[in-house]
Amino acid sequence: MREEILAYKRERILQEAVTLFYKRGFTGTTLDDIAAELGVTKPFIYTHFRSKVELLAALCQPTIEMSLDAIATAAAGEGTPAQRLFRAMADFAQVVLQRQANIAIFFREEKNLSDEALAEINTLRKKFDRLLSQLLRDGVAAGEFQIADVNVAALALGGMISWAYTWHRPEGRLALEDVCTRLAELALRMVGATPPVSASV
Amino acid sequence: MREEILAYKRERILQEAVTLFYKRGFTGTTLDDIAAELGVTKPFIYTHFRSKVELLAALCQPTIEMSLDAIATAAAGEGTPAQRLFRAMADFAQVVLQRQANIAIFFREEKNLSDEALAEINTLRKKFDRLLSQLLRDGVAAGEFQIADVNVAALALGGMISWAYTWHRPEGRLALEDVCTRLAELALRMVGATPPVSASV
DNA sequence: CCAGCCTGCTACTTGGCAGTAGTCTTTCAA
DNA sequence: TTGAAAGACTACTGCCAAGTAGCAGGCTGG
Repeated sequence: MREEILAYKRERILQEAVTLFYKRGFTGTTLDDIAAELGVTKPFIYTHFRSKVELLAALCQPTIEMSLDAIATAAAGEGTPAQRLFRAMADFAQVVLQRQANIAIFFREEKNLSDEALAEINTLRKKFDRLLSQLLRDGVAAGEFQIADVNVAALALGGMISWAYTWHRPEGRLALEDVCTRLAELALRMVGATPPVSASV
Repeated sequence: MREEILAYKRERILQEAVTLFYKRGFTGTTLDDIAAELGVTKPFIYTHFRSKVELLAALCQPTIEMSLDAIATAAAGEGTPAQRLFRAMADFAQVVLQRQANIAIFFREEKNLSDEALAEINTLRKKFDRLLSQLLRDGVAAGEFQIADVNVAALALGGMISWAYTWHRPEGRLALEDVCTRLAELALRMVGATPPVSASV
């Protein structure tokens, strides 16, 4: 119970930090700003995070982990390579859009992370690329995909989805799920497969 | 001649600023750092740029203009929509990779730009999206492209190419031109057109 | 050879913000 | 009811970097 309250406070700090870092940037936001928004003072934050930089890492890392999980789960799942790629892209897109602010902050503020935190995250990103490339190779081997250069294709796919953090508006024309589906369809087309008409959700 | 020297000095400052902002980030770089690298002192920079923020804008804006030009020229050029799209994507990719550091700095440090500079750049970006969407619509009208949602497709294409600034290594496996060609091929596939086998350079 | 201007430098000021030392208050247990 | 401990606040420190005022030295035109 005590633990839970501690975790809750931590979570609230992170929420507010995400909002402000997203809106004004990491260096454009002071810890006093975050504290004020929460109705507390700066030392309060320091009882939960060692430094501003640690706060940054704490709001990037889990989101990158979620991205990796999305790809890993889909890649290891059921179905043909095309079905698995569709699932992987749609689920990854969902993480990107649901954690839009966290993703944006990570890509913008990478240079402000500590070397250790960045190294850990980069390990995750390498795994992400390897999994995606492998999935593409599986599809090529199965005769489902036509790809000139698997590595470039993996980077292009990853980029196409990641980029959505820059343009998606939650209150916009398309619902989040529709955007994910559309992007996954485009992804399949890119690798020379026809999108499954009635696949997944 | 006096003008030319002034322009040259300005250019050198920009070069060094790009290098350092790219490596250490905007706030992680001091004007003293840039001056030191050039073998001059901080007031020297202030005779050529009003402020650090103006320096940032001066190194972002022209690059965004080049991106827009690449798309605009290709879109208005000769050939079928598929040929023009191929050209547009390849040329845009070339700008992204040749000005990799400038592009990276712009996307990372957007929040540090002045409101005016950002507004100007955003106007350019809107034009970019409109041109690309229009080109896609032309292709659909001509029966060359199959696209479920033109706007999402335009954003996906733009993102796939833009993203290359995050992963391209000039000294890597593929030459810059090859990367551009590969990406343009993937782009055409994404919109349901077959890449021209022997198109452009 | 000299006057004055242009260019860049030395040597500041200033403000802002991360991080901290030490106090006060509130809560809970005995 | 009291004592102790946890948790949060007030009120700092110290540093760092943007931006500036005013000087010096060399080039140019007379």
